[in-house]
Amino acid sequence: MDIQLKRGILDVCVLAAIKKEDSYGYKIIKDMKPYIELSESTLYTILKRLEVANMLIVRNVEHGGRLRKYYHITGEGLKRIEDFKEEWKEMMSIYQYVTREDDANE
Amino acid sequence: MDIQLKRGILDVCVLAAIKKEDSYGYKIIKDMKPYIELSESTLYTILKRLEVANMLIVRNVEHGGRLRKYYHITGEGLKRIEDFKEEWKEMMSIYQYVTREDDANE
DNA sequence: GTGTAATACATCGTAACACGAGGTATCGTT
DNA sequence: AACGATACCTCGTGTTACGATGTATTACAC
Repeated sequence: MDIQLKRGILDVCVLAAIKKEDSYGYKIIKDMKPYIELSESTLYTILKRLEVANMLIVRNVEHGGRLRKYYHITGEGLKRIEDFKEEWKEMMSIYQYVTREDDANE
Repeated sequence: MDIQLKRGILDVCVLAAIKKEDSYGYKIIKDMKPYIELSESTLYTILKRLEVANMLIVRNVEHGGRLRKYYHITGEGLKRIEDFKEEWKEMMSIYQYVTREDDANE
């Protein structure tokens, strides 16, 4: 899938992945894989970005000797998803423009 | 509208704008305006990119003392639009993932 | 006749961002 | 002991949208 097309949706995707219940990096990638693939470097960049934007908060958890950082969505994060739904309506109208057929005979 | 979200669709939008009939820069911006806004610098960058990718060809036309560059879509350009439709299906499934409600009571 | 807006093109620098390459460390299985 | 899976992170690079800026002509108002 085209990288550019993914750009606008990746952030929201990650938020959606932690919406139901808190999750951590490695698991987020696995959960999202059937829908959209992203590399670890990309994910951690996004998580950092979302944290700075107060859309999620981080909690460190010791798990089997390894560190796990659990991410929890905030109200702003939930709002971001809602805003995205509105933006998507615009995207749909643009899609209509792109795929419109000007004449009946086509 | 979020810049990132526009990224994947701008190229295809420009192709769609010249699909029906050849057009030139200034007119493309005006035609697209109701659907999606983009600056001149962005458009000319995109047109150059699409030309290099053989998705359109350019024709210089003298018009009222001013130069006009008419852009004509190629077979590859049309194919790009068709490919986009397929990519859009993927985008729709991602959208479903983002907006899914996990429980009935919400 | 002089300013101003519209038309029409173009370039340059910047900031955002996705990703590959690479790094560190632990645990379980072979 | 070796290796894959788990789990985190950083750095450099290429793509890209945009604002700022520049050039030049036409048309119209004052």
